[in-house]
Amino acid sequence: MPADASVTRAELEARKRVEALGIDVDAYAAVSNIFRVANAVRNYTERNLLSEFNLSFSGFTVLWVLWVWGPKESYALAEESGISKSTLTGVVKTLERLGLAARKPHAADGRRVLVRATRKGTSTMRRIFPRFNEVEALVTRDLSAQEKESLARSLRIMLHSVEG
Amino acid sequence: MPADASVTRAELEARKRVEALGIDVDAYAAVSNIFRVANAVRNYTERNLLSEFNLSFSGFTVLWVLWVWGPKESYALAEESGISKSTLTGVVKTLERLGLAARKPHAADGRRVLVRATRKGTSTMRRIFPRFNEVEALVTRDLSAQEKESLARSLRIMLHSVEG
DNA sequence: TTGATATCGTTAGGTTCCGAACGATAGGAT
DNA sequence: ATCCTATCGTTCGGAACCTAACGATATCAA
Repeated sequence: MPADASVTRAELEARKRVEALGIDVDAYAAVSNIFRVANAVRNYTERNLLSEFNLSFSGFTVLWVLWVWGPKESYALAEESGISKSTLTGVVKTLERLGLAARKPHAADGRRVLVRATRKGTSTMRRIFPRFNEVEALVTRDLSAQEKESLARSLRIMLHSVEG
Repeated sequence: MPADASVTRAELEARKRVEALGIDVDAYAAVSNIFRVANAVRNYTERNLLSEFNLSFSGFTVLWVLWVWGPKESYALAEESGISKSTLTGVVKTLERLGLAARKPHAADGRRVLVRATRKGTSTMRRIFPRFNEVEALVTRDLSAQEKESLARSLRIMLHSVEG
């Protein structure tokens, strides 16, 4: 029995509404479903996993970046985490309060700040990430390996189009 | 010349970090790229289109839902827009201030409230949506029709898995 | 050395966002 | 008629989020 991939009622309503406007329906379907899935997975993860660690999705993302890349300057950390540098200031404050990250001044440049994950931050990520990946596996469980790869490939192409 | 779909350096770093943890790399790649694209498109749209109308992405989404579905009760409107009902209260207040939406009490149930798009809200959506769709077309310009359909199909399957 | 310009992170101000708690209303049960 | 319980939308407190402006530091020219 194939997995249910039927077009939702919301999508059908939307198509009726815009079909006379010369709309690129394929583009609409692709993009709107990206937002739907991102929203759903984000909310699911915050409620069922991250709340246990008092982490927001952004806090998790920032800590993840630090874990993967090691200490990073604020601007680059914000960029990689997909938030503004002013938002990063607040998120890092929260991570510091939780004892998961720390700031240290740049050796040669008084303007810059290096942010790093603490030992507690690192050990926390080691605990969280496998469970986060379980969620990723859960939400993609009805896709074949080939479908997952194709999906990731299409998304990388889109990323290139929107960021380039 | 094919579009650039190479795995980003960030992805490679991440894989190195987690490869010894028994991680489902395909699931990780698919999900993480969904977040990346959603974030990028959201930011791009807010800066280059919605700011012109003093609309946040959520404000746009709520107005879009009202345009597509017609008047809706708060709870259903929040659900369909992917935000909590307390957030919806604030967003609808903003839309009311902009003259784009209006509240009216439910005829038979004193607890409920119906939210509807005003004439100005409707005409605003007719102006915004084609331009929003241009962005959707832009970010998917390097995908074939078949790839767009396949992408949307995979995302619908994921939605079914996470929401079901 | 001084001054102009650029680039850091933070702060200020305001909106969005959530969960939890709250008042108000509804819809039974007894 | 009066509880009890469920279900609305709103409010509350705090975090996240943005842009713009700001102070501090760096860089380079004159």
